[in-house]
Amino acid sequence: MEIQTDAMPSRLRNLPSRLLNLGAAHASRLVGEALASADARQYHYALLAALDEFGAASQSALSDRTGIYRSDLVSTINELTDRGLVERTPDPDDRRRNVVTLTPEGRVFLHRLDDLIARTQKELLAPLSPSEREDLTRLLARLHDHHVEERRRA
Amino acid sequence: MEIQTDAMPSRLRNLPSRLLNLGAAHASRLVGEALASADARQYHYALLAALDEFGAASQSALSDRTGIYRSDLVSTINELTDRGLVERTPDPDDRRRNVVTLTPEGRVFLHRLDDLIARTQKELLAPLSPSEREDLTRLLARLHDHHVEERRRA
DNA sequence: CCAATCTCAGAAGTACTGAAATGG
DNA sequence: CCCATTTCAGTATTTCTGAGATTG
Repeated sequence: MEIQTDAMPSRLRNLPSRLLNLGAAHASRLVGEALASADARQYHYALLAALDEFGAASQSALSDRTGIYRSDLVSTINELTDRGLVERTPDPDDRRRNVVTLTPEGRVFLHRLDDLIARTQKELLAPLSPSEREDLTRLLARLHDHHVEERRRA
Repeated sequence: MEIQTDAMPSRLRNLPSRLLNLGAAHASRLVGEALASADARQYHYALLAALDEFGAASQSALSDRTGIYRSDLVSTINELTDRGLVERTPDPDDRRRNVVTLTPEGRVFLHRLDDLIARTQKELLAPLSPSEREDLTRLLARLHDHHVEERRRA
């Protein structure tokens, strides 16, 4: 996926959509490698973070909160239960549902991942000055907020 | 892949890596849909643009210029030749190579794609003021340039 | 009878690897 | 004999679809 940058079509060079893709690819690689050093994936982090912040939840709710598809949540949760980081138990109030719970070990593991993630954000933004980092984050958040707002109205 | 934004882990909300991914996903979707309206993919555009700017080239050179893997270029070029947009002929100077050439129809088609792409960039950046658009583009380019520079030294 | 939840099997697109065939 | 180029077959990962089974 790496382009020989000194010989690429100039109409692509400063295309915002392309720059976004390059930045995202770089960021994903940094985050992915950091998490891999703890044998974790980004969806593991998203799931553990959702459980930590909102508490135990059904798989359906976890799908909404993490963006992980319902069908893919099954194996994600399997992997985390195998490592003792979450527990899946039937919901007594609605027996169609499972309740997924963060274990104490899962919470410790999550904090370790938080540290790894924080370090990658620093590394990612290292080339920018503090005010530029704020600018970039703010502009990206603005873009996304507008996009969400548009879709909410639709 | 869409997260219910009002109920997501707050530690993820303003994570630069996540904002980059969201922006890139949105941009890719816009560009992908625009190109799909002309029955084209992003790698078709990249290949046609590379041929337009640098002229006829071997598949190996095109792989370097577009980032498309050598093995995947085969089917990409097949699709474009089937539509009469490029031609693949053996290189008389080095018979291991093919020379891929943009046809007049391919050039016309490319200009149509250029228009579609230009419109998506406007749409993508619509929520920002002109100076903010410049800021964002410049910051993203700075990030990427530093990344390339780092890898060049390694 | 309809809707929601979980699960599984698998499709589709993308990124990538390895090796064979041809030629320099 | 070694290297470069094209091609093919196949792997790996992610995103997403559809349907079955269970329960409300």
